[in-house]
Formats: sequence, C-alpha cells, structure tokens
Amino acid sequence: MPKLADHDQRRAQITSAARRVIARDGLGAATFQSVAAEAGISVRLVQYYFGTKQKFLLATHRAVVADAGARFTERLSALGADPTPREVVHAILTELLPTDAARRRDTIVLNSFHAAALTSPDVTAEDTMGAPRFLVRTIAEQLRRARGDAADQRTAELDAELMVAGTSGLAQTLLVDDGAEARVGALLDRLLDRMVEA
Amino acid sequence: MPKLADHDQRRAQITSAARRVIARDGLGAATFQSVAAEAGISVRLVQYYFGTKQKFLLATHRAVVADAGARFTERLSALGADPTPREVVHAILTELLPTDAARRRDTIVLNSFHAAALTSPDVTAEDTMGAPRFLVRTIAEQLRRARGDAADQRTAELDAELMVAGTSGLAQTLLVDDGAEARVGALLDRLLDRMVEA
DNA sequence: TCATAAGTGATATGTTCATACCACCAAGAT
DNA sequence: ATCTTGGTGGTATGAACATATCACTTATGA
Repeated sequence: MPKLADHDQRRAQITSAARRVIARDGLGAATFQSVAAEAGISVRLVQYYFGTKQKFLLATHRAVVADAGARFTERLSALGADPTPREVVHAILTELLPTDAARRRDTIVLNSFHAAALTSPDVTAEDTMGAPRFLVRTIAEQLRRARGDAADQRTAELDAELMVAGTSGLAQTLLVDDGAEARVGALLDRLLDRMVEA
Repeated sequence: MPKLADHDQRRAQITSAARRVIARDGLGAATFQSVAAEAGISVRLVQYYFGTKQKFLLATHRAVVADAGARFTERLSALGADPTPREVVHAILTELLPTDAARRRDTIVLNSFHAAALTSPDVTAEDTMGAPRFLVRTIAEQLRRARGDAADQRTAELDAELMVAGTSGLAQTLLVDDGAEARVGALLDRLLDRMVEA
C-alpha cells in the first residue's frame, strides 16, 4: 500500500490542536474549521481521520484522559521507595490541581466535557466518574494504612471521597480566582492535617 | 402610552424557559429559536426584550443567581432563633447541593455558565466568585463562633474555603453519580464532624 | 512501469443560527 | 376619532457549520 503518514501521530497532532482551541475558546468553538486552522491542515483531513464530529470530540476527550493518567502513574512512581500515606495522598491531590499551563488547559477541557456530558447522552457516567472512583479507592487505602487497624472501612471511604471532592472544588477555584494560587499550598496542607489521621 | 404587559414578568417567563432548555440540552442548545419555542412565544419577542444573545444569556445567569440567593436567605431565616454554628453551616452547605429537581436544574445551568466563563471575557471573575466568597466569609465566622477565642482567624478562613470547595465538588458528583444521593447525608455529617470544631 | 489505493485538497450542499427589517395591532392621549 | 407609540408577528439575510463529493497526488507492489 502507498504513502506513509503515521496515523497515531497525525491523530495526536489534531487532538492537540483541538485541546488548545477548547481551552482557549470553549467547546462550542471547536469546529472542524477552527481545529484544522489551529493544526495548520485542511478541514478534509480532520474528517478523514475522525469521521463525524462526535467521534472526533470523543477521541479528543480520550486523549486528555490518557495524558492525565500517564501523569498520575509517573508522579506516583517518582515518589521513591516506601512513601508515607500522606506523601502518596499529597501527590494524588496536587496532580488534580491546575498548577501549570498544560494542566490548566487540560482542566478546562475536561471541565467543558464534563458540563457537556450532563446534557448529552453521548458520554456515559463511566467516562466521567471512572477516574474519580479509582482515586477515591486509592486514597481510602492510604487512609486505612495511616490509621492502622482501628480504622473504620466505611469512614475511610467517606473521607477519601470528601478529599477528592474538595480538591476538585479547589481546582475550579484556581481556574477563576487568581489570588487562590498563593493559598493553595496552605489549603492542601490543612486538608491533609484534618483528614489523613483518624 | 399604549399597551400594558408587565416587562419583568415577561422577562422572567423567558429566562425560565431558557433555564429549562439549558438544563435539558446544554448552553449551546439555548438559541433564540429553541427558547422561544419552549416559552411558546415568537423569536421576535425574545429579541425585543433582551436585544442581543449575549445580553439575554447574562440576564438568564443573573436570574439563576438571584433565585439561589433568595433560597439562601429564606433557608437561613427559617433556622429559628439562636441556631448553633453547626446548624448554620449545615444549612448553607445543603443549600449548595442539588437535592431536588429545581436545584438540580439550576446547578447544571450555573455549571454551564461557569465553564463558558472560563473561555470568554463576557463574564467577569466577580460574577462567578462573588457568591462563593460571601459563603466562605459567613462560614468562617460561624467556625470562629464555634471554636471560641482560641480560634485562629486564618485557619478558620482556610477551613471554610475547604468546606465550600468540598461541597461544590460533592454537587458535581451528585449530578453524575446516581448512587451518590444515598451517601450525601453521611458525607456532609462527616465533613462537619471533621471541620466545625477546632 | 504502471495500476492501485491511501492521503490530501478544494468546493458544494443543506441546515441552523443571530440579527435586521417590514408590517400590523391595540390602547391611551389629544 | 385618530394619532402615536409600545408591543407582536413573520420573514429576509448573511454567516458558520457538518457533512458529502469530486479531483488530484504519491508511494508502493506487481
């Protein structure tokens, strides 16, 4: 067969352009035309690689989730041997926060998809809740490790869910409130102080 | 001058239709045409009362915020005389949660606007952060009341911000995860247990 | 070498939308 | 009574969009 063109690389190039457009101008501004212009290619190419717009947007969403997942595993493996429960939880929660430009972009993009999923059956609850549920389980496990045998299973799970919810809420604040950046370190420390021990 | 037609009532009728459309089909589905159809009036009327689409959407946003504010004051005044700090904070936080159909609709609508505001300069940070900041201040005040003179001002403020962020995060979960409704009572109680006392 | 199909471009089509424009009605003022 | 203006409806216009179609190019395999 003819030609070469690495499909995966092409698709990544296009979804990256889409992510920039969505983060800058919103999900509604992500049209075939705007994304093609951002990527420096023709409209036809975007269609060629993704077909319909719905499939294209879903692929973009998956790309963001995959990147976030990769960052998580990298972050956790960088913790070194024998991390304390608090170190593990701290690593997980800070990874949820938009602390640099790339993470900020991805947070905005995921936020846009999350809002869109509420009013469209194209995205299932598993798409939006799968990752959070995994995080809650992981954190609950660390809490039980920190609290020892006296720990109540159910309570650890509730606390973990509260911590993820709180950090997600902080992420929203960081997106809007410029002054929040200075507070976020103290806020996270305080949350860990209150929550990690029994 | 001729005719009567209560403008405020008409505007409320139209923004109510817009809120239903946005909650059901998303912000992008809120067009002059869809809103006019939902309200049972002509497209021309929506234009007549609101002018451009931007002004129309801003008016819809303001209507949601005004309703939420009214619910807050009503809820707080229904607490009776001499409520405990925990009662006050509990009332504020439960009011943030989508616990019935109307609140769920408004939560989705506010969420849509919040996401849109991130990528458009039409909505200022004050529009989205004004209310949360007021809630944080109010809760911090209650925390100081609960903790007595030993309370650290700064810490109470941090804790209040964490509580609002956590509850907002829980609200997001409730919108997506059907099973969360059964947990939310225990989650809020646990959050108050952990946070209200020093 | 040349036929084939992947890859790429330009453009057409039909729809939906925001907004503008034109016409009409109804009621209060004169 | 009729003029005048707020209120209402229908429709036109031009832009943006998703999608489809036609045409061209190029590398590979026979």
